[in-house]
Amino acid sequence: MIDFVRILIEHNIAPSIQRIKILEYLSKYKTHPTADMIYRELVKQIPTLSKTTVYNTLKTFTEKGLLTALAIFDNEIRYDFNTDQHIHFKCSKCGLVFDLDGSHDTFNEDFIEGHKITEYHINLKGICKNCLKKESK
Amino acid sequence: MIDFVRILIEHNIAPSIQRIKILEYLSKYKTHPTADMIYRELVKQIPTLSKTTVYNTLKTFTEKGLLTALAIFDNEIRYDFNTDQHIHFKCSKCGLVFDLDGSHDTFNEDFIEGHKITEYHINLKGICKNCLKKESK
DNA sequence: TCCATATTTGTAATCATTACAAGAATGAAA
DNA sequence: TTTCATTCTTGTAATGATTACAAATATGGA
Repeated sequence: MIDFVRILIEHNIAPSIQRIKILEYLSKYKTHPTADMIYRELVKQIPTLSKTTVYNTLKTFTEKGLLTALAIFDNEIRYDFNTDQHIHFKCSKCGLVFDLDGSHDTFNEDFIEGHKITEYHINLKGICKNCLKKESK
Repeated sequence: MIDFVRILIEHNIAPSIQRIKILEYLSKYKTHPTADMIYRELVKQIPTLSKTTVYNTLKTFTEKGLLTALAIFDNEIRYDFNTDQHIHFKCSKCGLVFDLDGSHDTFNEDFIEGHKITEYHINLKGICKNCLKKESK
């Protein structure tokens, strides 16, 4: 049982039911959800939940380093609970985002060509295993 | 002098003034512009230009493989005239997108973990050379 | 020239996100 | 415990990018 309250406090975020539930959702379902996906799920548990709260919370979490905002494709922001560096793959058929293994030491540099690097993302696009299987039938 | 008409025809796209100008703009100013940036520039030359035309054209170009749509950050789509593989770096201060050298052979595979890969993007974020210089003053 | 087709245009709709202000909850001080 | 300031949450309205759609225009071939 993960202590979400503790995690919030350690990141200087005051715990609230909304924040705890959003954090719980993100750590449980690593589907790189959008704000809207999170809202649609959690409003079932918290009927008074506002979409603005979801957006505010995700912004706060990201600022405090609890989440990373991914800009993958298709003009939508998805959120990832911070863990190890990994690669994201989005299927252009079903829209699911997969994590792929693989470190990318190549870009483990603080400065490249004089620019200071704070984040690096590797995003692949293609057709996922499952959709390929369906196609071949 | 690049023959834009020829490029369009080779990609099965019927040439029109709008399409030629948009292609010319993209090949000339490699600033990874958004649709809106392209519109604001070209409407000076083609006063009747519609923003919808810009969107339609960019979509057509992308479908025909003439452009790549980049999903970098901040929920905006930017377009890149297809050239060699390169890395994109976006400055979080000034918002400019820079191309960085560097090939990434690691991901030159057609399949990874069973998924078919069609595109791969490496996006870095940070503070650019110029903004660093301004800060230190 | 005429016609079918493709392209462009402008407006309205959509979707994600943000701004804002009011209401509710919280926690510390008296 | 009450009070008060502060922080969170909520709902509505605004914004900004993009898309849908239908009418107007341009194009190339018969």
